[in-house]
Amino acid sequence: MSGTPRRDHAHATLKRRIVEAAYLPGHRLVERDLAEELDLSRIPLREALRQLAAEGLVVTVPGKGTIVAPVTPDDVRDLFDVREALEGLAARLAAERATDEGRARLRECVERARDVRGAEQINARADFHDELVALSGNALLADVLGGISARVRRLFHLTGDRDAEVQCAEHEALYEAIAVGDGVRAAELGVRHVTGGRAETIAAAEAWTGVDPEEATRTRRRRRAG
Amino acid sequence: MSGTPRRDHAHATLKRRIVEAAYLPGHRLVERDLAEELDLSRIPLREALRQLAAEGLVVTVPGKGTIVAPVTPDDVRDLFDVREALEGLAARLAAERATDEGRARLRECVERARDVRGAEQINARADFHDELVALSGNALLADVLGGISARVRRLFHLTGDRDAEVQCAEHEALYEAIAVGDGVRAAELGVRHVTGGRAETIAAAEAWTGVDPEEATRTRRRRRAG
DNA sequence: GCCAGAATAACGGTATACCGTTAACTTCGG
DNA sequence: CCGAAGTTAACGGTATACCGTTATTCTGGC
Repeated sequence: MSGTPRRDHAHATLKRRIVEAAYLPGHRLVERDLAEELDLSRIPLREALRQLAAEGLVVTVPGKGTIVAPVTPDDVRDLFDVREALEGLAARLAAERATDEGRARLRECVERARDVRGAEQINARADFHDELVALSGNALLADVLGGISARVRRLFHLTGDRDAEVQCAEHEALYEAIAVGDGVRAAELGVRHVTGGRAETIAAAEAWTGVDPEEATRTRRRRRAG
Repeated sequence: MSGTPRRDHAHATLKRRIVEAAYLPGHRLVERDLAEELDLSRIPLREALRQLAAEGLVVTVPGKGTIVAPVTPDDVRDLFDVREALEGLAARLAAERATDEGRARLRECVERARDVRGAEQINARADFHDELVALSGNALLADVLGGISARVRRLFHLTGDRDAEVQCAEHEALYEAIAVGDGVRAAELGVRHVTGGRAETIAAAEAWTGVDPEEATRTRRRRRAG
């Protein structure tokens, strides 16, 4: 055993490709092809696919196959509804339970995001969210929001992100509310921070053509060489 | 292929056993033993375990093994925090989006729960929640709450359920708020309905001895016959 | 040229078998 | 009798191989 199971490597690799939109919604995932490319057998690959399916990043039609999960405007609306509720909860709990060290770490995230640009800032902002959820001290919430944030990051890769300046300002306000322990205000700001990206992301989703999983997983024969 | 994959059967069977507390927290799940008992190979069984792990019902230590997920008092607190947020959201959305047929189905659930007793009532009450979430029209919410409600049902099997009369009354009030489309009140009642069971369930969880997954997945040798 | 039926490729589902690691049991020297 | 080294059972990780279903392509008759 080389430390981490090959299954975890496959899972991480495919997840990255899906989140970063290298694989678009509806993209067919053929087990034998992927196994060959990732240089492993189908067994660990299939286990990775099961995990991705549980995270909602792929859809498996029993006996047919697996595709990258399609995204409809309704899916996006649903995602924002749930995010609002959970980010609000996370912000409130963080305000109520944050320790001094936690507050310091969160402040660092705010400042780092302000100082950098581009992809680095996207990561810094993601760190802020991770830190905030960690501060909430709720492992289940961290888990659920982690899965959801993967979907959100995918959306942003598919549609483009919101104005960075605005988001940084919102993070700063959120930090302030948490720092002074104002749970109600933190929750409100957390909800609004989510709501901000809502309309434009749903609108962007209108453009995507729907994918029928049944149809997308049809057996297709490769064109013959000679 | 006999219609549904054997993996799904294994997943459903194990899930039932865990939720109904036939397998207690910390119970070791040995792949070869389960595969033999369920009369399938380890391949579909392992895939079922991956799904259960993603649902948080089992914990897998890489290279060591899998146990039924332990439950700490903090886990229970976390669960109720998240449930409050999501049941509140579900109730609000249901009130805002419910159709006449949906309202009718929900009312049926309320009445059926009032008319039956015992295990049948527990099922009827679960149906009410399922129907309510369905009414919310949010597939992601239904998915997340579905996973969470499995954990909650497990807790109730481990600790015992709350007073049935009270819960039916709360369901009825919730139904009324949804029927008249009062989202704010529905959300409030939904949250309170969750909060009701909170303290006593957390208290009950204090009794459970913690399980260290690392330690619980140690390779053990079976006692020899002769 | 067109359609029915046969041949076959594609691909998911699953059994079998082997490997490596870990820990329990055994054995042997002191 | 005890502790160290050797032996083997237990068990998760994974490769290989086969099966069955589905759909494409081929083929012969009209």
